[in-house]
Amino acid sequence: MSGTATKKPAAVSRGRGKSQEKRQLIVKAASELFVEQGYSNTSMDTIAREAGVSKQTLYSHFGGKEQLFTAAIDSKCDEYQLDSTHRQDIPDCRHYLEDFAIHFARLLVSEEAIGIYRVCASEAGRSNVGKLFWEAGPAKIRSGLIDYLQSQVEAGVLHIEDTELAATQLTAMLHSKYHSRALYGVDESVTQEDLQYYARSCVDLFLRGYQATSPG
Amino acid sequence: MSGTATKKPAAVSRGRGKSQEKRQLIVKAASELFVEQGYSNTSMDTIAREAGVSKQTLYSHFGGKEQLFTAAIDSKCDEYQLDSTHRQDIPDCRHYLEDFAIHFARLLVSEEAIGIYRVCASEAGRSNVGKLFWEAGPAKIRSGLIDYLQSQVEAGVLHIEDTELAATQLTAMLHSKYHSRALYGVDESVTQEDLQYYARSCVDLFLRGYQATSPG
DNA sequence: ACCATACTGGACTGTCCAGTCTATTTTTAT
DNA sequence: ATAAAAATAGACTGGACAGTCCAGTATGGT
Repeated sequence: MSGTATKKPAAVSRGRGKSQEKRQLIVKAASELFVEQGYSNTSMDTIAREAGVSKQTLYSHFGGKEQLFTAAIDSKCDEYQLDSTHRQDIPDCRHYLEDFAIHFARLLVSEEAIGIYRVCASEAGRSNVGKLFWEAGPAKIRSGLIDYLQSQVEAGVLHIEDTELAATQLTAMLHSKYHSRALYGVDESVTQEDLQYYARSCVDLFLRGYQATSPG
Repeated sequence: MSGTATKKPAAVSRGRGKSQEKRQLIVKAASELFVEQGYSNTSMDTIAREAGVSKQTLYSHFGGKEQLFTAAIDSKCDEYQLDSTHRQDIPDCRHYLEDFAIHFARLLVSEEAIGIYRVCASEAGRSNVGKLFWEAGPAKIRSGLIDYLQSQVEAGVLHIEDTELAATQLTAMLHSKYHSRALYGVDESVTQEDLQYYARSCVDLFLRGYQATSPG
């Protein structure tokens, strides 16, 4: 029942195979703890206890704390991914962008995203998690947006010389104000209405700058 | 010779007064180390050694690690402050904003700012440094910009309903892309030209959205 | 049945570090 | 000068933690 994923019978494979179930328990506990408390403040003992697993198992599955950390962030990035899908079936450009903007902004202010962001920021200087996170999360969303903008340019709806730059501008606007404020611990209360209003304003500014002048 | 600053002869005052010189040495060493290596990775011993001062002196001047940390970030905020001055003598709105944008963007990508940002981000959940930093740095710059925008609205140059929101949009655009990339450790190489080009593009988008339609 | 491997629990090592204690030195008022 | 007060240097304490070791147990392949 439990053994969902299979093992890799590489060479001789005797004895038990490492339990993927345990592995997942570890990664789950680790990612939660790392994201909540940061790298330094999370001990291997705590992770083991929380995962309901012995410490040795941690070291057997992952080499050490750093590798476990990488695996944990990696898994968080996978989750992140799932949320980044947004519909292709909105014909109107403004509506599409507003939908994108609201979802993106909402994602950014979530406790979880802020936690991931924080831990990545604090470790970015000492490991490659920052890059890892960037490429697994923000970069994908960004490139999706670039593709969309490009299609709208070709359809004559938008007039943008540099779609990469434009995508940067839009996503950057959505990052702040909520993101940095939540990051700094200022102004905790962000209502859904605030967020929507701000997101729409950004799309509005964006379109005032980049919408092709209608042939009227 | 050395005793530059004076003491505070509060009540009876005999014996030595606490050396302000030492205090500054400590704060300087501490803030550099904290910003470079983060809170957890910086030990009191290291700070003492780097400051050329005994550990006990640290504890005499500041109560403990947390208080020293607060003082250190505080001092960094003071430095930050100095750079945020920008000229009042630029009459043209576009030029003023471009000047502001370029300086602000340049500040954000500096090693130092990134370091401060990182350490604040990682500690924001556990102390009030985040708020401290926000209020001493970004908030001041932001409110200066709001004032300027307001004055331009009143002069009929700009047409903005919500200047706070507009200020957020502009500063947010300038935050990224370089800021988050540098934060994540991606794309280290940012030339001055890139930066200027991006900053100008943001001002351009901003003005396309908010410049009052010229009465021509 | 047999063996290889995984897991458990806990003890243990070495290191690092925040904070304290103490003996000493420096400063200042008398 | 002299003594009180304050500051200093560095050894010391107690605790936390990454990583290891080990003896015993569980589980799967052959």
